[in-house]
Amino acid sequence: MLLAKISKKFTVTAQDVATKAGVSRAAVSRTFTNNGSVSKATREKVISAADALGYQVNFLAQGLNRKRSQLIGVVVARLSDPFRSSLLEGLLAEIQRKGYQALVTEVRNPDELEETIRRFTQFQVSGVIVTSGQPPTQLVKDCVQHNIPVVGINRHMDLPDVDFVCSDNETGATLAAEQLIASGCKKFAWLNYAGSTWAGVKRGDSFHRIIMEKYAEDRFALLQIEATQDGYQGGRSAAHEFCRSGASADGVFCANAQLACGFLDGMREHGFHAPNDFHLIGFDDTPLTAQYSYRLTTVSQDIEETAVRAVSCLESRGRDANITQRFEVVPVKLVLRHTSPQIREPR
Amino acid sequence: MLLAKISKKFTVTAQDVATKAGVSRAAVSRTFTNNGSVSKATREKVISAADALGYQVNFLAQGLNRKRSQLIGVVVARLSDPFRSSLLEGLLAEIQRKGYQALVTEVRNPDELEETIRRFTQFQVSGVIVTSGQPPTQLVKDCVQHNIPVVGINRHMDLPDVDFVCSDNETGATLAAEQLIASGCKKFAWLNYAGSTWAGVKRGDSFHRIIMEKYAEDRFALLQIEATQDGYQGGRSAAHEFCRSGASADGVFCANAQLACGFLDGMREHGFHAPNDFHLIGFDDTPLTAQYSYRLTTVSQDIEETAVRAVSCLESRGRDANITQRFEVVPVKLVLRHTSPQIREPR
DNA sequence: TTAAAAAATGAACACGTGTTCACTTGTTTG
DNA sequence: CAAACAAGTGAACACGTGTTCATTTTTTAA
Repeated sequence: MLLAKISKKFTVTAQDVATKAGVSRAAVSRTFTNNGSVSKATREKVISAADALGYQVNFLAQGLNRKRSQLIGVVVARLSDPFRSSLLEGLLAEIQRKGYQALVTEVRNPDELEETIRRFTQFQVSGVIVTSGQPPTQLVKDCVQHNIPVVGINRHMDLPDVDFVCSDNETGATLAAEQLIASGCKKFAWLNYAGSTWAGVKRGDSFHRIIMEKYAEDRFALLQIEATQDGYQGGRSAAHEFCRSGASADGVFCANAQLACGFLDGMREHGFHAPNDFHLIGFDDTPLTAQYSYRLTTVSQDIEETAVRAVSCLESRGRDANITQRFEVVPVKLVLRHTSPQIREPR
Repeated sequence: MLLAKISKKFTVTAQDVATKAGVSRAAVSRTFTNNGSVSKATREKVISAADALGYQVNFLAQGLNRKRSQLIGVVVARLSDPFRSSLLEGLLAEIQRKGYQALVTEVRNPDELEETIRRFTQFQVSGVIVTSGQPPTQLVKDCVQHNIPVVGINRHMDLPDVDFVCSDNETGATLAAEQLIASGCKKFAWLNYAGSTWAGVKRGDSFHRIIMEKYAEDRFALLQIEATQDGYQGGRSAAHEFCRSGASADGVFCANAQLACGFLDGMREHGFHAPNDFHLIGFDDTPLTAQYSYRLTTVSQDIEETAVRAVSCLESRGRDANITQRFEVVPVKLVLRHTSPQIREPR
């Protein structure tokens, strides 16, 4: 009878630990949250009792009480894009390192995002990281109202109280432009997906500005190529279209690495190779870009640093919801590879 | 004063809805869980009141009460590998489709896995999906003891009560072998990472068996190449080593797509190209393999089906923990591309 | 040694939900 | 029409934790 009762108990609760240690349940709670004050003696009794019983605190109950779980909601999209998955990898690492757990949701079309964030609030998450999707203004407002910090990555959302971390698109584009100019390119092209992200547009604007500063006299120095689709296939089709149109360029800058690799392959199909026939620079330093078949010169984003700052934003706003909006710009660097190689010393 | 009290309430609870609708709180609970019996009239009153107040159930409280949250823990590793991230993408889609939420953890070294699964149990997850990492026997036992279903993907764990979903490695390897044989290859090679996964070993064994059945007389028909590292770079280095050794092969099968792409590039660096100089088949149909620079013939795993079955395993075992162990084998198919093209009609 | 201050402790409440168990109301059957 | 029955309802308990608030014990100061 007694045995049955014991074996029926799956979960060992704080009360069990308290009874075994001969103290009150409050003492157990205090020991593990190191919040209140506990004498060294009782702390040790509690810990050894907890070890013996294999006690582990119930996060659901804890979250219910604190009105805040140690979950962080992460919104991602299109994980098949290597940069996205690398970013997620970095975020996961940082989230775990800080003792949180990641609640990951992939959102395919924007209207799913509403439901998604709603579910995040239902789990009382400590924060939300949005890496994609159009800013769902109303829902983000809900989060703010619920005191749930929100941070956007590589994506500006025009809301106060929402922090924002992005790579230094301006400098990245500038580095690319200067590299192409210094390599002796004369006719430039900017390739982007028509329905591009905010970050992509920023990169294009900066590239445009730099080129125009140097080549103000030549109205045809810069060509805009619009891909009808994002990703590798979008870049490849754009190259086909480009060749078919009879246009030419010797210095090409792409909004992201997938587009760039696709463009490179598309040009190859027409017999044009980098760096002999043109120079090419991408954005996002994914594993793919380093592979022998591409060896793409590219602007490298510092994913690790981005993740660190994003989580840091959530934490600081979690402590004080009224701090001023943060706008973090993460440095980038240019990685020189085969498609736009190191410039030789002037003779 | 009253105003202050109202604005202080962030969360709207079931009690608020009940008061507004003029019913008891139990009625509210019953309406949303459609568990007990509620009259049509009160149900409507409750729903309209809930809508007006913007009520949403607190998952933490719900989980605490039910002793089970609608979370599913997912263990992943090395998301930078395109196949891994594609798999995660598929899992996320299915998990969300079924109304769960994914608690994702990336584990880098095996001993982290213990801590990870412990945290899963602390969140009272409805199930755990393990896509990587060595089987943490003790912890999985803990899950079983806590009535938490566990399923492994492409990874056998030698435990009763743990279900298991994997692609049909045998058929995949057979298809590859038959394709190479039918293409007229005579000297075969099998490339795998030395510390390969269980699935990789299975593929190699089957490939070996098929080749040996056909070429029993020739002891040198099959060559084993061991990569000292997994992934693209592993494959590339293996190709360099292979060329340097002076060995030769005209039909190569690789344990995964990353190895295959690396091997392909490595061979290119030495002037050998597929399909002219040798035929090459990989495993895992990642986006990368379809790209123009590789166009790799490969055994394609059905990620969607894998995800569906994995979640299905969790659900059925969640209903009845004592069902017999499931061992699901998901069909694969051979996708013919450039590195081992379609065989021409015999003349 | 005594008074005052500090630290430790346990009882009790709160968090928001699901569900049992009596109880009331409405419906069918003999 | 009465009796048997089904369906709907609300009070109360349980889930496992954090934290306040008196109360007791220990330490420090005089």
